[in-house]
Amino acid sequence: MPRDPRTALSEALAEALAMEAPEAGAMAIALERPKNAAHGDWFSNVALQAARRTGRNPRELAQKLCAAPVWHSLADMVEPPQVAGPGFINFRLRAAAKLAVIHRVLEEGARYGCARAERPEKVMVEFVSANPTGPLHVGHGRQAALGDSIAALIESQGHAVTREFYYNDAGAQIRNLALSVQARARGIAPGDPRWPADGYRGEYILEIAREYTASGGDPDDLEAVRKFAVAYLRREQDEDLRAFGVSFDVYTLESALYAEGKVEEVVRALVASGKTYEKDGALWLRTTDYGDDKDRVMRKADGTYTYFVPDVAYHVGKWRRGFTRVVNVQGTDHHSTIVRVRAGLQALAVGIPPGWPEYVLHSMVRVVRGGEEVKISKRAGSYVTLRDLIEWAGRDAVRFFLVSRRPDTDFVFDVDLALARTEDNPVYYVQYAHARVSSVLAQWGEDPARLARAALAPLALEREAALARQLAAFPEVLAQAAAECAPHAVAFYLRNLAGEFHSYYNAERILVEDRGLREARLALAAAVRQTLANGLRLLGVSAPEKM
RNA sequence: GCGCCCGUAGCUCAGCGGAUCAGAGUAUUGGCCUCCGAAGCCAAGGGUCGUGGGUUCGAAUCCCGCCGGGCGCGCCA
Repeated sequence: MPRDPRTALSEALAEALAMEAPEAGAMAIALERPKNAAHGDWFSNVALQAARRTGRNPRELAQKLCAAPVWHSLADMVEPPQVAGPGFINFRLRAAAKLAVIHRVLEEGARYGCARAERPEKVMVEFVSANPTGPLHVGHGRQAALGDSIAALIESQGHAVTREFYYNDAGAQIRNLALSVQARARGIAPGDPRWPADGYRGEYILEIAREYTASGGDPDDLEAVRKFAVAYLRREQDEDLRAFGVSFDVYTLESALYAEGKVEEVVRALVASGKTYEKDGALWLRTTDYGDDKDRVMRKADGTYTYFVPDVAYHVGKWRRGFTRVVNVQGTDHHSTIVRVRAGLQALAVGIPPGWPEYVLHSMVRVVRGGEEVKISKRAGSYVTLRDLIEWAGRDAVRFFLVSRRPDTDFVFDVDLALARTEDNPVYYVQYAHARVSSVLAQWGEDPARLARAALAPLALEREAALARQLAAFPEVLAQAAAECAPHAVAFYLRNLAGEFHSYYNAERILVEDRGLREARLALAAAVRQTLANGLRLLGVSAPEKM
């Protein structure tokens, strides 16, 4: 396998710098890909940075760096570096070095883009974590799409990832659910004076009640009603998630934390830490010592704990299970819990780093239908469910769409657009490129495996070099997206790659007469297809051969 | 009022460890199928990057103020 150009250039630059400007000391060598292909394949601003440190003229220093002897040994990979603008150094790879990525993609196949971590970590991504009090809504869908893709991205970098779902099966909300189902089972409807205060009004409550009585359940047995309702809704949620292509490795129940004494254990440890105090009959934690704007109650006057206590217990458990990196995907409406949970973990002083766990907060999804916003209200029972969305627009479109924007930006999901104009969704654009290549390969009819050894020299077009450049960027895109928990970067990359391919496909014929050129172009197309498929897989989107 | 997040083309959004960062899609307008899939391609118009300062040789990007929007501010979860 040929040497990775980025590493080679970076090392050579460091060597040149040590020789020409030793007074600059050790510094990070930034190598970036210019957006404008006229500026070559890579550029670096080290000369500008080193000049700033040393007070030298940036352009002159850049020229000295370019004249260093180290470039001779890289002459078969890269053309002599050029100085541009105020002191940028531009690199242009030799054609063969640029095209070599095609062989790499075809050899690595489904693994292309993935990395082997130098220090593999045990990582947990916790997401969805919806309490079983109703069907999953659009916001849960965003979280499911984000969490699953983030997990896949981190896996792609060689880490062991656990997808985890945490839910409360015993709190006040669950009691409310049980009371609501019980009321329905007794024939009491919302509006009736006997209807429980704050009861869940959705139609699904009636359905659960019907099934409960149909199965011979006793409406007076509230505990049995609770169990039935929780099991019913959990089953429904799992069904929706399966239809969405999302599955979990571990489910953790809040009730288990109490049952196993983990909550009590954490409370005792926090009291022992000296970070708590009693006031007004309640037990408080000094979260202000960790940046909170006021201290928080741990144990209420009635003796029960506030929600963040089991949350801290849960996270201590995550740490003890050996997860050195934990990513929690949650809605922005939960952002105040971050400081509280971290404060609790720090107070315990068990060696957990201050920034652990990480949080990816996504803003709420606003659903617009008929030009009007559909209010999401669980109690009123009027909201768009994830199931609705999948039925309307299809799993691929919904997953791609929900993951194609930065998590923290507001999201307007126009139901009419998803319903009537699904072809506007960029997922089809990407899938279409995949299907096109598949179709060409099918017409060619020979064994695609031999393309991995095809001679690439016939690829002399600027467009072909540009495509190779895009392919070569894929591993970097994945590495960065994994580090930043930013699946949207993958969606944008795929859009661009598909666009570049469509453009090429329209301008040039792949199945040309000349055998050498034909096979070189097929190899390029096959490498594009492989990369598209790899990217789509990370987003949980299918890569169809026909559409 | 306080805290966190967000203001980039008509619309939906990338870019935000400063430079080679004024971009994509969509919409509008005009072209391209006797030829590997037109769910595609090519071209045009469209933005003082909310606003005012500051740092810098250089700011959409970093800092401060202001304006506008979202979320949170329970002994709820």
